[in-house]
Amino acid sequence: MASVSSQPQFRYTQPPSKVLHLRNLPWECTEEELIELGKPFGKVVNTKCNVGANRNQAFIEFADLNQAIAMISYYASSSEPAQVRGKTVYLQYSNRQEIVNNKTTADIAGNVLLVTIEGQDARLVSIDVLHLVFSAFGFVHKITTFEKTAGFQALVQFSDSETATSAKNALDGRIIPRYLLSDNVAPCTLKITYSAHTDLSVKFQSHRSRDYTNPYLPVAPSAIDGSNQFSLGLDGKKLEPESNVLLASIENMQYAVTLDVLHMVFSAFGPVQKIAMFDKNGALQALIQYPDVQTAIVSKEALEGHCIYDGGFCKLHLSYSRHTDLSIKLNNDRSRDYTIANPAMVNPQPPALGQQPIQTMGQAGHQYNVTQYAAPGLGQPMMPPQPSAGWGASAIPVQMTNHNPYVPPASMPQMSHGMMQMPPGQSGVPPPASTMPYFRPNHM
DNA sequence: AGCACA
Repeated sequence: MASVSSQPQFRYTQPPSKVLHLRNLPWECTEEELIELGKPFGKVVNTKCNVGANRNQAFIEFADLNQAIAMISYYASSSEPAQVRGKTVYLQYSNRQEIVNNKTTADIAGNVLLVTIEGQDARLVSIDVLHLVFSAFGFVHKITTFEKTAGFQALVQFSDSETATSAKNALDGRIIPRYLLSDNVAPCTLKITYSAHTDLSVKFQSHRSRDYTNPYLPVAPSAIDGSNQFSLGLDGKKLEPESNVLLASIENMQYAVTLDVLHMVFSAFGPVQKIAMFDKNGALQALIQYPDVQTAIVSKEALEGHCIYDGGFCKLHLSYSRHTDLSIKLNNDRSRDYTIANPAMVNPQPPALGQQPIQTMGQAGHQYNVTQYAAPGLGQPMMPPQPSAGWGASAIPVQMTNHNPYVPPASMPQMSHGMMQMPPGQSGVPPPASTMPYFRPNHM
């Protein structure tokens, strides 16, 4: 008895249904607005908004077929089209007889986001990159990643639904900033809905799940023993055991890279305990020690392949050292132990706590909302004109380029934020960092 | 401006 379903999908006269299909809706049309629209004609028993690839379609389901007919008939002969927020809405009978599954996910705000990473190389996006991206909006408690038919997905847990909502609003439909990914990785778009989860269960720290509230959670055996997907998941990464100590090699060192510059750059991801610099085959290398492996992982993921100065200068290459605790004999301009009190130490402030720089990114996220998110109507998300304009600003110190490499080391740490917001200056000697504005203007 | 999700 299936004659109705053989109707062509697009035609002017769908067979009547108590479900109406609406299109050309304004962005982020709410359920309330749909109810308002349908109320004059009958009882709206269900709605579904944000439907379709552009999320500008919706369904309204009436209690009675005659009510749906009344609405269609009215607007068929009305000189005034149906409108939501002044925008003309086109409606017709749906080819479905009822709205299924409204109000499960997608509409109910929660503290956990379901993130689908779209793009050819979505699977190359590491959990650490996701962590950085979402940390711009608040403390990320946990992340799990998994493969579904929908593709590569992640659940990202925040403290509360407000934080999750701010992240969702700012990031949904946007691409992961290119500077967070390797150069050869194709753009990855984030599609975000609310998850019904409230608290994710993370048993181990691994390549596919992290619990940032518990850094002492055991690391999954699969993430340690070499044959793991940790490396496989990140194509092109070497198999090397993770360590709390990073080995940094600096390529194309046109500017001086001082101990303090390194300290500032690496402190963005957590407290730096020790740094030792040395020459190897004429190139500068440094060992940077964090208190834990997780911090080193995040730092490495974020900094690998990036340049301390704009223009490709002082490119960082990071690997995990076999060291776990550096032996610093004395504090000088090449090596330092930041864990011991030393009046001669340059750094006037103790290193920031692990989450601190990331949490300051809330303001960057907000800024992002205002400026970058202003034109959601464009199907294609826009890249931030400069990485430092986006949420990652504070977390990606290497993007904060062109500070004067010869600035006295003692003045470096306390102005780190200013530096990180500086516009690029590819030519000539950049002005002293201390004159730089706190926020760089967003342009483009 | 043309039909979702599990």
